[in-house]
Amino acid sequence: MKRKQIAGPSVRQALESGRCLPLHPYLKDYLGYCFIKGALRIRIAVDRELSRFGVVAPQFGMLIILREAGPMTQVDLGSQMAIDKATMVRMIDNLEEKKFLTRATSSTDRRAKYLEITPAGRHAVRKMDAARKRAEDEALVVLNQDERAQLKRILAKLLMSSDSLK
Amino acid sequence: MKRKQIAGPSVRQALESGRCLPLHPYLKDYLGYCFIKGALRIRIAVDRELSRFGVVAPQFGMLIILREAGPMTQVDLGSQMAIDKATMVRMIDNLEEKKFLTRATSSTDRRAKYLEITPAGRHAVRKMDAARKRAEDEALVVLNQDERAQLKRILAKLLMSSDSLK
DNA sequence: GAAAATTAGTTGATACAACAAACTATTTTA
DNA sequence: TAAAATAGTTTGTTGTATCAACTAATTTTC
Repeated sequence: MKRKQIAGPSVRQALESGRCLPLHPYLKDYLGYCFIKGALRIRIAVDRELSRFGVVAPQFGMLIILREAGPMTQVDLGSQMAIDKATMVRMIDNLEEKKFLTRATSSTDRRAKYLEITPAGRHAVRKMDAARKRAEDEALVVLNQDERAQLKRILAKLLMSSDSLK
Repeated sequence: MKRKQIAGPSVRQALESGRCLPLHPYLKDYLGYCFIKGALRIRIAVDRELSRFGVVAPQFGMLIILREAGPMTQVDLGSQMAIDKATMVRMIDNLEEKKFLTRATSSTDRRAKYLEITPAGRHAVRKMDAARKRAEDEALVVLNQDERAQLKRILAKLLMSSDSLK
C-alpha cells in the first residue's frame, strides 16, 4: 500500500502564503537553510509589492531587460532568463494585456515577434522598482549599511564566479 | 480569448533541472534576485546530495529536529516546520519506509503518533549531514573563510531579528 | 456524564504551474 | 527547391502542495 512519493521542497507554498518563515532553532546553523529562508523572506516581500501591479518577479525582470537591452524576440528573452518558450507565451500575454509591452511581428522574419516595452511599461516599471526597493529595504531593516554592502558584495562574488562553473 | 494567467516564479524548475542558474547582467544589481539565485545554487547542490538518500531538504530537517528534540507527533513537527499535515503524512511515509524513523501510537493519546528517529536514521542523518556540508562548501568555494563567516553572521542577524516581526 | 466540539492522522480530489509534444507559419540550409 | 530548422502557439501531461472530507479519539461544556 505504497503512497505517492513526495519530492519537492515547499518553496512555492511559502512564497504564496506570504507568511513569515519560521526559523527553527535546531536548523539555524545550517547555512543552506538560512540562506534560502533569508532569500525567500525578501522574495515574499517583493512579490507582495509586485502583485499590486499584477506581475511576478520574472515578469518584472523581463521588463527591466527589455528596457535596458531594447526590443528582442520571445525566445531570445526566454533563453536569457532560462524560461521555456511555452511559459514565455503566457507571461508575455499577461504583460501585453496590461499594455506594459507590445508584440510586433518582425519585418525581416515574420515568424518572430519583437517585444518592446511601452511608455506605460516604463512608467510602471519605475514604480515597481521603487516598490521593490522599499520592500527590500524593509526586509533588510535590521542590517546596517555596512552589513548590507557586505552582503551585496559577497553575493556578487559568489554568483559571478560560479557563472563560469558548469 | 484570454489565456490562463501565469503566477509563480520558476523556482522548482531550477531546482530540478539542477542546471546552473544564469545570472543576467541587467539584473545583477537587484539584491533580491541575487539572493535567491545564490540560495538556490546552494539548495540545488545540497538537494543533489540528499537525493542519494532518497530524501528532500525538509525531510532532512525533520530528522535533525527529531534527533535533537526527541520524539514528537506529526502535527507538532509539522507546525514547527510550517508544513501542512497532509503533506506531512506523505513525507513521513517516505521516511518510515526507509526505516529512518518509526511511527508509534501514543499510549496517552491514541490519535497521536509519535515520531522517533531510528538508529538507522541517526546513521543516515550523519552521512547526509556530511554530504550536505561538502555540497555547501563546494558551492561556496569562491568565498574565503572570512567571507563565509560574514555571510553566516549576516544571515543569522537577518533571520533572528525578523522572527519577531509579524 | 453525555452531547458537542476539537484534534491527530489519513485519504482522495483539486488546483496550479512548468514542461513536452504537436502544430502552423516562416526561414534557412543543402 | 526540397528538407531541416526555428518562432510562436496550443493542448495535454505531470508533479506537488493544498483543500475538503473522513475516522477515530479526546477534551470541553453544560
